[in-house]
Amino acid sequence: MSHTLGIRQAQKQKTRQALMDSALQLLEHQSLSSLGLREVTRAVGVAPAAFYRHFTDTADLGVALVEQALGSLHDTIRAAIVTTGASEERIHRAVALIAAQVRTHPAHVRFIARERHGGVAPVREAIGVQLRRFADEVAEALGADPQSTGWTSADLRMLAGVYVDHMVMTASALLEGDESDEESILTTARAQLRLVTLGRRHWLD
Amino acid sequence: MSHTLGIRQAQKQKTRQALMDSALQLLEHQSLSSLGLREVTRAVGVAPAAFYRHFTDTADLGVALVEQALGSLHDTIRAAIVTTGASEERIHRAVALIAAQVRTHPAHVRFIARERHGGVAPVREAIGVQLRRFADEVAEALGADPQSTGWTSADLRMLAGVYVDHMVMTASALLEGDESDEESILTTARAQLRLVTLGRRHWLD
DNA sequence: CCACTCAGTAAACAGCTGTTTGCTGAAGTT
DNA sequence: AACTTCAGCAAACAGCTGTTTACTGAGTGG
Repeated sequence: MSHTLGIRQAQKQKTRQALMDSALQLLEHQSLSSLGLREVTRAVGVAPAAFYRHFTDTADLGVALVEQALGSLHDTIRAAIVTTGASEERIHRAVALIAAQVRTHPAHVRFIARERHGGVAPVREAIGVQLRRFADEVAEALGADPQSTGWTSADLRMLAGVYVDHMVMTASALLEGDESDEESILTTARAQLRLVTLGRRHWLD
Repeated sequence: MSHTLGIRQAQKQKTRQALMDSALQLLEHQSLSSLGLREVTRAVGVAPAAFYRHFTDTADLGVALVEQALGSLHDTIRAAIVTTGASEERIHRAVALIAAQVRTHPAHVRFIARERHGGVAPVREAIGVQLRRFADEVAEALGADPQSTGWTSADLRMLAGVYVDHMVMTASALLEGDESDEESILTTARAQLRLVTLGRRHWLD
């Protein structure tokens, strides 16, 4: 199925990835709307004109970064959804997954949190589309749970939105605080999930 | 107490406010980290060097904008807190207040949502401080409610965090969608608040 | 009235920006 | 072996950036 691509295309993809990696690094201390094309090529070590062989814009680069960053998040979310057991266990596991994602891909997480409401419209929209897709997946998984009998699909979607937003907020809070804050942030996140779980349990009263 | 300030200081404050207003307008389509000092002075119609009479940096301008934007929000929040009545009424009033704030000060709201996780550290921190202050106020008000007897102050703070985050997210969602989405966004926001209210009611079980 | 303060000015500085151009040479094709 | 493709290059373009300088002239207070 996967045809080994030629030396040429392989090199091109390597450069493309290098551009994206350098951009992600530069975005740790600024936002996409101020990221210069020359700045990126300089960091990679290629000529400015080479940029145009891969992207039309820094906004275009940003959209590509969204796919990459949310691709890795997607696996995490799928894992969090499949999880089974008592709600307290599930909460612990979900929060641990978030913490792990922040630890292993901090730049990706920062990028998403920052550009979600950022100044570059196409990137903002790309993130919005993907997060909505995540929420839909979560809603579907929630619907499969026996605890959700009697729920309307709109209410399931509403609940899923709470979970997704909470995930992003918690991840962002972990990035903002230093390591000494981690424990209390995670404790708060778990308490908030517990609160939502309680609300969920009594939704149909 | 309030000495009428001279013509001179009045003019200075007027220019300063003009700089802030123009900046806020320019920030509708970009983020602070890409906002140029010349860009702002050009929009106001003053010389670039005049900028330094008021701010050292665009970051400095940003911090000033935080105070202004969250000042107006502060009144809204105070109003939302004081509200009384059945929880369903309170939810409707709180959501209506958010919608009103977004309608009357869209640029301020957008600025806060955008720069909350933005690329300019001092501004990010200023927003963080103010939102934490809001959350503390909310927590205090919640503590005064008879429904909160038996709650630890940490749990009250946790709940207040949910409310504040939810407010910002809802406001941002209203900005992102067009007017035709408003009704469904508000409906979802109310449902989410209902969910939290239920969780709150059963917290001590 | 006169000395002083100081918000805003105009001009110049080096250094940066995105984009276009024609080129080079390795990789791919026949 | 001859021919085509095309990723990356060096150079040049106009236009922008933040910052400093010495200045002007209206507002202020004794």
